Amino acid sequence: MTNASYRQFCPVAMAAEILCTRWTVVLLRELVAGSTRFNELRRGVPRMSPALLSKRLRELEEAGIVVHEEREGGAYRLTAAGRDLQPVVEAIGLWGQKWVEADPSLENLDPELLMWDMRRNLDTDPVPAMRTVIEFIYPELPPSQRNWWLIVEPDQSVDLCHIDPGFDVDLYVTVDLRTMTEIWMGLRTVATAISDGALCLVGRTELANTMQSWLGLSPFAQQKKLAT
Amino acid sequence: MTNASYRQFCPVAMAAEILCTRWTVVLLRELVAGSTRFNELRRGVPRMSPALLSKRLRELEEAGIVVHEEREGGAYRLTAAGRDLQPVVEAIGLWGQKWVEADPSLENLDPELLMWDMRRNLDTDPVPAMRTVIEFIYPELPPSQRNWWLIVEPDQSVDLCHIDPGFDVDLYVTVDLRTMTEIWMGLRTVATAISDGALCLVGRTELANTMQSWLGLSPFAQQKKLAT
DNA sequence: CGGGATCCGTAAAGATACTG
DNA sequence: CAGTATCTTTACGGATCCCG
Repeated sequence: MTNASYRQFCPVAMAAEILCTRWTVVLLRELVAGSTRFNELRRGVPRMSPALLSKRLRELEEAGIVVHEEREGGAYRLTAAGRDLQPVVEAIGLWGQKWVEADPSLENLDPELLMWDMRRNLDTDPVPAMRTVIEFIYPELPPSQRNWWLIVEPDQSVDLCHIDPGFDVDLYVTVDLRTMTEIWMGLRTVATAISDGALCLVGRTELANTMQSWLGLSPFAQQKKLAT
Repeated sequence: MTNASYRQFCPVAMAAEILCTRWTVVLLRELVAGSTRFNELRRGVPRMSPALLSKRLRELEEAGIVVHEEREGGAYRLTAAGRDLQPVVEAIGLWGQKWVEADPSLENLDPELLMWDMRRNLDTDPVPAMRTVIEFIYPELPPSQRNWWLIVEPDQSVDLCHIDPGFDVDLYVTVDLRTMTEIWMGLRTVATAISDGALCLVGRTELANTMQSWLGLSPFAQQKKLAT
């Protein structure tokens, strides 16, 4: 953004100068969702160049939105002002879910981004209190992106692997990436995908039957699409 | 912004692609506030080039946020999707009021922008039901920007002139532009500005005494500043 | 592997001027 | 009033490389 800025005293313009530069809001979504490390943030915005990510983080620090800790491996943490951006990110996401046509963006699928988001939002409450392994298989993808394992540990922490961790698998989920993304976004349900033959579950019955509940959806999945 | 876009299926990214390009949110503030004509919008974003304004309006039309009416002199009107951006603009403005340091932006004052906003938000309820003329005088400004008249008509409509309309003046407000802008933004009150000697009211007593109430402030003036 | 910096070609924005 | 046209400046994207 030009440093010359909007030169307006209105609070909307003052905030937009900081927030409405390229990639900034998407980056803030990652920070609000809890990512703190440089490479963790990179996973959330894989198409952003590291140079620009570094620059944006410095700008956010200068604006008082994040602090870059010297210790602890250089984590980027939101300040109070940064945490207070959650309603802004939510309002933007809610509007997007409501009004932006999904089809074009569903041509930009990314299994890593999707699995990462699923890992982050997975609800461990309906999952048994023992190690539970769920393997996702996207048959149409190249081998390097085809298989993903979500592992719920007894302590309720969730891990994501894309190489076989070697554990017994409790549930196999075979699905195409677009269908799984649509379910994640709330545009489709597990049940309808199964009855359409787009999703196939093999493994422990109680896990399969409760998938819609433990599968944490996008934070915006509740909002119905209104765009024509 | 680049047509290549963020390439993410997340609603935040989908919305940010449309909303978070340079000037777009500031322009949306004007549209949400009710401006519809090209040159009316220009007054609200005076530092935006007409070429870019035209381009952004086309983009907003393509995104389904405004419609450009062929009749009625080419007004730009918000669609349902556009009106639904009000919470987004409000969230951004609220955050800006709360967390962005005001001082730097108070070096970019603009009397026309301020008077235009005051005209738009003036509360006619406390004003007598007869034509009322209030003259603002900014002594430090060059003659072409020094004098402004707000005229409340008996039908409660409000006009703004910057050439003398010739009516009798009911209240003279002599003030420096920074003080008046601070009052408008809620950073100061009429009473404290008067006692500081920064604001001088001459004219009908009841109008002077009720200035804080009929002077519609910025929609964000209620929110206290928290930035350190 | 985390955390960047550098260089260069392209794409967007700013500043003016001008027109139907 | 409602925009275009043109030229210059700035920002961004992508690749590569560096360092602890």
